[in-house]
Formats: sequence, C-alpha cells, structure tokens
Amino acid sequence: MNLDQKDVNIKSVKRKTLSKQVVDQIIQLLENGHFKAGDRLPTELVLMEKLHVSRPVLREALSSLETLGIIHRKTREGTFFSEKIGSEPFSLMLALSTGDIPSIMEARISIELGLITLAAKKITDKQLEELRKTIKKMGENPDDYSEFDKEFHRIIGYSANNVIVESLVDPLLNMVDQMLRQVSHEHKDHEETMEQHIAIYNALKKHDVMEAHTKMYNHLEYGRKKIMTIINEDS
Amino acid sequence: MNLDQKDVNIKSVKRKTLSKQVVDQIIQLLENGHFKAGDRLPTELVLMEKLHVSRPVLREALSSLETLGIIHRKTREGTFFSEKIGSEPFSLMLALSTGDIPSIMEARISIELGLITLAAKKITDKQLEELRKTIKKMGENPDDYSEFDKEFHRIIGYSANNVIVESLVDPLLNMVDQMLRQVSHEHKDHEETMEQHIAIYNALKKHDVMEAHTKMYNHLEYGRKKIMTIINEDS
DNA sequence: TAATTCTATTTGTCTTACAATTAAACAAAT
DNA sequence: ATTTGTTTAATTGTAAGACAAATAGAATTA
Repeated sequence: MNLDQKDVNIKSVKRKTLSKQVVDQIIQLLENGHFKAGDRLPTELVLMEKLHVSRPVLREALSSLETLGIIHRKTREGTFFSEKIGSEPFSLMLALSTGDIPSIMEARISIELGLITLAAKKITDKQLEELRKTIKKMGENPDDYSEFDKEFHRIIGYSANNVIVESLVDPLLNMVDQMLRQVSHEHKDHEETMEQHIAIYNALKKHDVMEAHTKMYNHLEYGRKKIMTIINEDS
Repeated sequence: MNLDQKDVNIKSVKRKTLSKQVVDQIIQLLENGHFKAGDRLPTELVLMEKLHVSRPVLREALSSLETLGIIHRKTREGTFFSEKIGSEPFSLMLALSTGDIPSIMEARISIELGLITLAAKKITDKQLEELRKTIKKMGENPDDYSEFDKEFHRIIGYSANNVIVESLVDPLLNMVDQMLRQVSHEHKDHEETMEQHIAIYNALKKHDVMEAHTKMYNHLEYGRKKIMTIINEDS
C-alpha cells in the first residue's frame, strides 16, 4: 500500500493502521458474499500482492482475525474462514471485566434470560433428559454440586441452538463460577437451588416461554442477590 | 522463547503459536490483577525482552488484542488497556454469520430480551423521555421511521447500563437493519409498530420487569415472523 | 508568558532470511 | 495391492534490522 490512493481521509482523525485496513478488507469478503464460512483464503504471498502490504502487516491482520475466531490457520494447509466464532474470544474479552462482579452477574443474567426464551421453544427431549440427569446428580451430591449447577445452565444455553449467542454462555458461566470460588463457600443453598432448577425444568418441558422466563429470572435474581450480599458484607 | 522449556506439551496436539501464547500472557496480567482497565503497558521493547519474543511476534499479539478491543495504542504514547471492549469486535465477528438470517434474528431477540429485564429496573427518567421522543418522531414519520425504530431499541439497550452486554446491541441492530433493507420495503407496519413501542414504553415506565419482557417478546416475535414469512415467500 | 521549533520516544511499516510443519508425491518393502 | 517409509515442496511461523511517522515534552525564541 505504498502509493496511489491520494488519501482523502481528512475526516478520520485517527488514521487506521494498515493491518486494521486489511482486517476490514477481509471482513468485506464475507459481507460481500465472495467468501463464506469454511472457505479457504489465498496464501499469504497472494494476499500480500493483492493488498499491497508487507508480510508482517498482513500477518498482524490475520493474527487478529484468528484471535477473533473468524479464521484459523494450519501450517502448510493454509488459512480458512471458521464455521463459528467459538467461545475463546469472549473469554479473552471478559478478562477486562475482572473484578467487576456486578457487571458480570448482570451480563450473565441478561444472556441467560435471553437464551431461555429460545430454549423454551427449541429444546429437544434429549436435552430435557440431560437436564433431568443434572438435577438428579445434584440431588445426590448436596455438598459439591457446583459442577452440576453449571452443567444445567450450559445445557439450556446450548439448547437454544444459536451459534451467535452460544459463544457467550461458557465464558460467562466460567467467570461466574470462578467468582463464586473466591467468595465464601459457606453460602450454598442446596434445597432452594434444587427446587428452582426443577421449576425451570418443568416450564421448559411444557415449552412455556413465559413461565420459563419467570422461573429463570427468580433463580438468577436469587443468586445475584445472595452474592451481592456476601460481597457487601466483606467490605 | 528460543529454548529451555523442554516442551512436555504432549497432550496438546495443536501447539500454540508464540503470538497466541503472548496474548494469553497479557490477558493473565488482567486476571492476576497486576494490570487493570486504563493502565499503560510497557513499551514493545520492554515486552520483547520480558517475553523473549521477536517484535513481529509481539506485534501480532498486540494487534490481536487491539482488534479484540482489549488494548489500544497510540504512536509515541504507548499501549493501554481499554476501559471497555466497544462494539467493533462484535461487528467483525457477526460478519461470519452474514446471510444466516434466522440465527441473526434469534440472537437479536435473545440479547434484547435479556437486556429489557435489566433496563426495566435501571432505566432513568431521562432515558424514558428519550424513548418517548423516538415514539413521537416515529408517529410524525409514517413513511421512513426505521431510524427511529432502531433508536428506540438502542436506547433500551444502553439503559441497561452494562458494559459487557452493551457491546452486542449496536452490531446486532445494525445487522438486522441492513438485512431489512435487503428484503422488501413494502412490509412496513407503522401503526402496529407504534402500538408495540408504546406498550413497551409504558411497561418500562412502571419498571415492571415481567410486563416489559412480555411486551418486548411480542414485539420482537412479530417482527421475526414477518421477516421469516418474507424470505420464505422469496424462495 | 506564549508561541515555535527541536528532539527523542514510541508505535508503524518494510525487507529479507530462515525455521518448522506437513500434505502430497514418490519409492520401497511386504 | 497395500502398507510403510522417504523426499519434496508449499505454507505458515519466527527472527533481525532498518527506517518512517507521529507526537509529547523539552528547549528555544519572540
């Protein structure tokens, strides 16, 4: 990108770096429909020529896209557009909110309340059965049930069967889980949690969107308030 | 990173690239609490020495983090952790779903239904007033109201006042808006949309979580079904 | 004091070279 | 004919060094 374009970019104060421009160019290939998920991109050498940039610049762009989950690369094989984003990028992003417990709790509530609506409509019998199992196992392990708790929510998240929102579930659940470990372990509430999970399960089984939402809301608000109480006690 | 580590990474089949490792290292600085949003990172030269990597590798990692919205850089000033992620990364990610109309519509519904719950609790009088204005303007412009429609939803998204979920709103709304432009312009429904917005507004004004959810659900499902009908007609 | 110029720091870009990985082609052995 | 091993070549991965561009802050001047 040495020349030619007479840079009439007066308006943009913060001129974009070349690598950022390359990122945008490659994204456009998707938006144009020239490429789609799964397609193989040209080799770095070819891209360098087409885009008129040096290899480091190109590779900065490709690394960015890979970290975003949009492409993936394999030595000797080449560069491909991914099928879906996956959860790694969101995990990385969440690191910026480390310690901001209220925001994380809210985000988790927000995402899960959105998902339960999709889930109530789309959840399969098989997934309902899986849910039932987690409840059963939770009943059998009143002392250490946090893994089954998380699993319950994860199943609901994935039963919404939506690749876009799906990517958000695991990172948020993991973050919340990690936070819970840091605060007191003494505030568990096995019976109450069981009942709430069962109520949610029953609503999902009926595919009752509104009831599922209500039960999930109660469940999540219950958890949020408990945590907020705990961290306020500490301070 | 020339040597030393005898690479006992037998388990991980796909060895991580250096730049990916650097990304993880820098993320850990956040998770450890050694750095937080707003902090300035060491210069590239220093990071190169500390991490034992070459400059291209380091810069690939930094570019990745910048594209993820986690850091931002300014010539001569240095590199800083961002205060929030912003909406660009999600816009980029969404490109991978270009054309997958059902998924995008669902994701939008999911996110907004999650947000309305937070919004119903946290929305301010000022934001309610803004909402009222968009409804008024929409009433005055029965022919071209799509911008006010989008604005209405955007205000609700931001009234949830949560930096994490906030980043998702604009990209999704823009994507949906763009899709709507591509399908027929003839399917607008001014009166119905007005009524639904008013119903949502009234629920928010009462800070009634459940009613706000219900009204928003009706509104979004109405829109989704309309679009799905249209695209099915075409095919 | 205020405006201007200079300087040094930091990020941005390019070039070149070589290393590492491995699919694919080929050869050898069974 | 099928498996197994070997070579080759294509592609991504890493490194080093140089220079360009932007600009905060210091130095200079009016």
